[in-house]
Amino acid sequence: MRKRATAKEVAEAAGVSKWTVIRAFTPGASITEASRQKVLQAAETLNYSPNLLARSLATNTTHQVAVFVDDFANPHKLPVLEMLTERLQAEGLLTVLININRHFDHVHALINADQRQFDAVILFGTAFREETLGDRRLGPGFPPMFVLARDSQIPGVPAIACNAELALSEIVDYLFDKGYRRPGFMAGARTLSTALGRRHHYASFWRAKGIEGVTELAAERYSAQAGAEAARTYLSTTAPGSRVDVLMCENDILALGAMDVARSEFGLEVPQDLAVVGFDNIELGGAPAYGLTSYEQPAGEMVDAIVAMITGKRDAEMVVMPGRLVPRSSA
Amino acid sequence: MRKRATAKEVAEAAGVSKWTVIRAFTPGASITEASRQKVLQAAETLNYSPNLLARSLATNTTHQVAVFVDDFANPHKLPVLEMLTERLQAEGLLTVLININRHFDHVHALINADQRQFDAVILFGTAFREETLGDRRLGPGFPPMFVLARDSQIPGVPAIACNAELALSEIVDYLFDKGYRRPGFMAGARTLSTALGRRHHYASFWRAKGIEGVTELAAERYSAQAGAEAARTYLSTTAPGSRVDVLMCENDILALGAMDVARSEFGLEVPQDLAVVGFDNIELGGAPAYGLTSYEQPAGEMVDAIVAMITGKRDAEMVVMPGRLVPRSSA
DNA sequence: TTGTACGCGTTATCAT
DNA sequence: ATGATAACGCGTACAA
Repeated sequence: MRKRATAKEVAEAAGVSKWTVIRAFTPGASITEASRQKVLQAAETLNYSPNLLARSLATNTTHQVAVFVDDFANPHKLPVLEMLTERLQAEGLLTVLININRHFDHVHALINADQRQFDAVILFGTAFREETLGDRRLGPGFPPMFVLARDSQIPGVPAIACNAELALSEIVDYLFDKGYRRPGFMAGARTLSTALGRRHHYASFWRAKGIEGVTELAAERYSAQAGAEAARTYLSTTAPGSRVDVLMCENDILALGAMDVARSEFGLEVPQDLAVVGFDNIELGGAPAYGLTSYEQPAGEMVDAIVAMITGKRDAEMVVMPGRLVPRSSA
Repeated sequence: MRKRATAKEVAEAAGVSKWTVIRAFTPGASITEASRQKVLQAAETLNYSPNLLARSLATNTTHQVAVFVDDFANPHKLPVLEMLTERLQAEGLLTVLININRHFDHVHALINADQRQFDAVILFGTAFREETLGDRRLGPGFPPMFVLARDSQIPGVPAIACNAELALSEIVDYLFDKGYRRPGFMAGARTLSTALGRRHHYASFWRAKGIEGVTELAAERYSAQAGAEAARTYLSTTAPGSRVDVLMCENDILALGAMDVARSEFGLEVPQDLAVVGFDNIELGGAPAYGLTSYEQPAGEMVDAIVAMITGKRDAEMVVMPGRLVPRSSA
């Protein structure tokens, strides 16, 4: 394994000082075209390219952004990760994907992010508790943090998310107009106050329509299986006559699981016997096999916004964006 | 933004030299418990932790692994990424997720990976052409590379994959026993010779059963939509009597798209009118709405193997592992 | 066990 | 325009 060539070696080969070599690789540096060519020539033969690690140490900027994820069961994460990595890379930033779990929690990850001098940290839908910031090991001077695709009231940590109030308003309007009157809501495992937004808005908009009492189903996790189990439990303990007529799920993956159970295990027709609504508008929800009515977050704009904030082209502050109701056959 | 404390500052606060501070943070270094405690105390109050960037520069090891991905349409990527990040993190390694696309190709990404001194590069199912390694900017001394979840005959780049020959043998045996005799194969966009393995084995095992000629459908990409289009084109240009009776798709996501079209647009019953088989065994394929017969790769073992190779606990060499046929209702 | 000199490869700043 | 000095923060090798 041959070592990488250094600026010093290129300098010797080109017969100049190593600082001239640096200048040849610095856009807009003052250097004569002659020595510039000499350097590039030497660099070419020596196969030299600047060591980004050393550059980072000297400039205090790594051009690396950490993205925290704690929920890999939701297929919706993938297209967003695709956009995120693409736009970040377009800005010269690389994405460090960090799996937040029992063995590697937020505090652990944040300390690591700080030690590695990441330029920013994105909390991509993770269950982040504000108290975490109180950890005494986490001081100021940490990489700027952003919350993506989830509400957050954490001071100093701006959230870039879909407007939940508007979304639920549109959804409830749509369902009410369709004639549904006995609403149910399936929540995932999240217990954070900031994460209860969808449920809260859902209930309050129904209330505004004169309908009190949203039946709640609780899923253990955010996965199709968890959604299936929650639906199974509910349907098997509730007589057909007293069931909800529309079930809104906190996200699509829960909705698909619920829909499967309703149809295949209880022989229910969707939406006649039970209507189902999801959130995220994942690709498979739109397949004919499901035809899931859902709500699409403006992922592209959200990603653009967060990247603009990271690169300093936009003020870092909370922003909520309108999404889009995607009506299909399930409700 | 307060600056991070350095070892030097901690040294002054603790009344020792900075090298003693280093030792206090170096497992197994020779240092008295007394000064060790003094240092840790001072570090605690100053909120010091070693700068991993500087450490990397000095040790020539970043504890970062690049993972190249060029296909974000396949939901199968997500659970594997979850395992990969988890196991890597357990070994103290972080994952840099790199999106390979038109604007950021393999050569670009490899040069970057080298400049950043990544400890290893994982080609996670990307369409990597051997010629790429011929690029003169890519010399020896590059980070070790591995191919995950795809065959590869590239010298010096070991592949960790599911045994395609065994897999297709099991699949064809199963289909033949079920009575299917007119096999079709839907391939994705891949044109690499190394990627034609599944198709090749599929055809040759059918031939071994005395069945010549596998009908080929070509999808433009690897997505449900592409699978749907390919199926639509085929079904609308082929009379019912001369159609294949079983369609094997290169992966599940293509299969789901094809199945949707067959059922909803052509009114076909699966598997009576057309049987469908996929590959990867993604979660939604197992849902009652599809019941997709598929083949599961031993993702956990594959990830374990590649991580062991990266950490040097195992020789870096090609390894193929047996997977598992998952028979369901679609074939 | 502890302290010293030096190197890692780059950038910033000043002097020529 | 070019060269030189210092600094980034830590690790290794060696001496004390």
